[in-house]
Amino acid sequence: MGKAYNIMAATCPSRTVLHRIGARWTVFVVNALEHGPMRFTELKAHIREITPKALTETLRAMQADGLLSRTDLGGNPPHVEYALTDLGRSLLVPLRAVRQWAEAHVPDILAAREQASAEDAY
Amino acid sequence: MGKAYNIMAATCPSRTVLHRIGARWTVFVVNALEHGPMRFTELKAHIREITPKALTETLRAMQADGLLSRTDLGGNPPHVEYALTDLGRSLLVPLRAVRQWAEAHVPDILAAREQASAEDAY
DNA sequence: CTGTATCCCTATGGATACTG
DNA sequence: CAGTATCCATAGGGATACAG
Repeated sequence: MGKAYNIMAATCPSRTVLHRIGARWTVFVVNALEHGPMRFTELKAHIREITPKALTETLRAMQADGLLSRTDLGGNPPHVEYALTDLGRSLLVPLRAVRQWAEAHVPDILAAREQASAEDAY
Repeated sequence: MGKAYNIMAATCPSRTVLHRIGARWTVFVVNALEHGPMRFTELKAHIREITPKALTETLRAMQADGLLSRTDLGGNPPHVEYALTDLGRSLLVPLRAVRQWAEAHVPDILAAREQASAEDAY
């Protein structure tokens, strides 16, 4: 028995999974929920610059993929909590690494970009 | 001295880095180059379903970010090789983990999606 | 072989306002 | 508080054909 799924196969469903992981805001939501559940407004404040529309769409998609749970605690005003499922927490491991890589290598990337645009000038 | 860069800060340049990492085809190119340099056509064959246009744009962007090198070996027909730089190889670590997560959890995600769409039916 | 050049299209996301 | 509802703009990417 070899590998069941392979990213490099054109029609492999792992591609749709990868596409969801790579979606603009998924990595933000996953990292934001690292330390426990959050409410809609908390997430919005934590992930700055995200619009309610984008946040809603990201949350719905992640919920459909079983990455997070939505708990409506009722009351008025409403109280809804979002939390990572076990599956979502397992995704936290690689995505935290991605986040850390991005934060760690900002200077390298910026330097490379600057040099690339400088070379364009000639 | 605290963390220099933080994904969650609205204007942090790490966001542009993350955006590049999350770009549609970056993860494919990085993983494809894991075991050494490849030529344009090799990459295109390896990453199935990618158009030459998308591949070119991805390669140029990664090159500008210092993630890969492009070596023109001349000749006719032309011979160009793409390889990960040291920086690109460091990105390989987290992105290989992402790839493996995606391939490993296809059944979980597909099951969750099926259940979600089944619930919608009511 | 290694790309460019077009054309087109739709999905993503921003801005804004509003509702239960 | 937790979203919906619109409208809109743009960039990314697909299809196809062609060039050095």
